[in-house]
Amino acid sequence: MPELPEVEVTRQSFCERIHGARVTDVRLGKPLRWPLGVEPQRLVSRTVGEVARRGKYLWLPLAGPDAEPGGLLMHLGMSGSLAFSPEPGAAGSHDHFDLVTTRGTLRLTDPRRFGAVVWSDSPADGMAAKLLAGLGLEPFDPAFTGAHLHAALKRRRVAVKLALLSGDIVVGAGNIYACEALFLAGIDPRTRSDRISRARCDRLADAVRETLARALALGGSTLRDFRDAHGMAGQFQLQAQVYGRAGDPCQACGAPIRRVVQGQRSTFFCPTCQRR
DNA sequence: ATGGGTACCTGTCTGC
DNA sequence: TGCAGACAGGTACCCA
Repeated sequence: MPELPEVEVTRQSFCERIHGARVTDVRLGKPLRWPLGVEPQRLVSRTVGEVARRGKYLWLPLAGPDAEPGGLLMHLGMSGSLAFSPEPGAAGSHDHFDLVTTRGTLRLTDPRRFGAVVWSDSPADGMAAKLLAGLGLEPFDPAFTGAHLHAALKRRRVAVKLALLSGDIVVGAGNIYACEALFLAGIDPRTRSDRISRARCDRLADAVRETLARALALGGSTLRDFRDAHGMAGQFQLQAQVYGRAGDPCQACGAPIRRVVQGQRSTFFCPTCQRR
């Protein structure tokens, strides 16, 4: 489900409300992608710090009573969402993690259980470090430029869409936003990454930033069930130009949008507006 | 190192 | 209505 905009919208929707809360209980449901990596009871009495995001991961700092470091690295996988509420009600069959605090309960709901909640002493340690290692630049990092993108794409021979999705060049664009950014840049998603000119990389870097920024401003995309931690749906999907629109006329030129499969995932593009 | 494929798990939708 | 099959917003891991 969630790409960078949805994860960031989620972060913003509960970060301030949970900041400074003290953990009073932890409840686990079915297993997620990895074990929590700590006795749940060891989280009790810890204090929640400022929630941070790296790529599609969230880092929830949990300082011990004597300022012992530590925190939870969370990922929403394909179908996860976080809700923060004073009275969450009984856990349903898809609720797999509750962090109960003095301000309310942070609950992870994840039907497919590709998501994760993992303890580490710091983002630079243990499992968190392993998962965060090798992530590419943040799209809003000033270092993410056309020049950087060009240099990175030159080193690969995969289709440019797969290079964007891989997350080791730039993070945050998943299947929806990779398709949309390539449309905005006018680049055929099947183009070999090492054959894209510097000028087109400039446009693509801009397009990735613009696509993600616009989605963020609209509260993300809600295709079936995405909600932020207040329960609000996103609106970006209403503005998608190509994603999920196979057969529809391109809004720019009228040609039918095509769907192809790359890396076992659907890619949508306009065969006229997007060139190799 | 790179690229390609598989695996994880459940729900929803489509077509017969 | 039932059932099989395709498909879904992600990514770690294995193998060539």
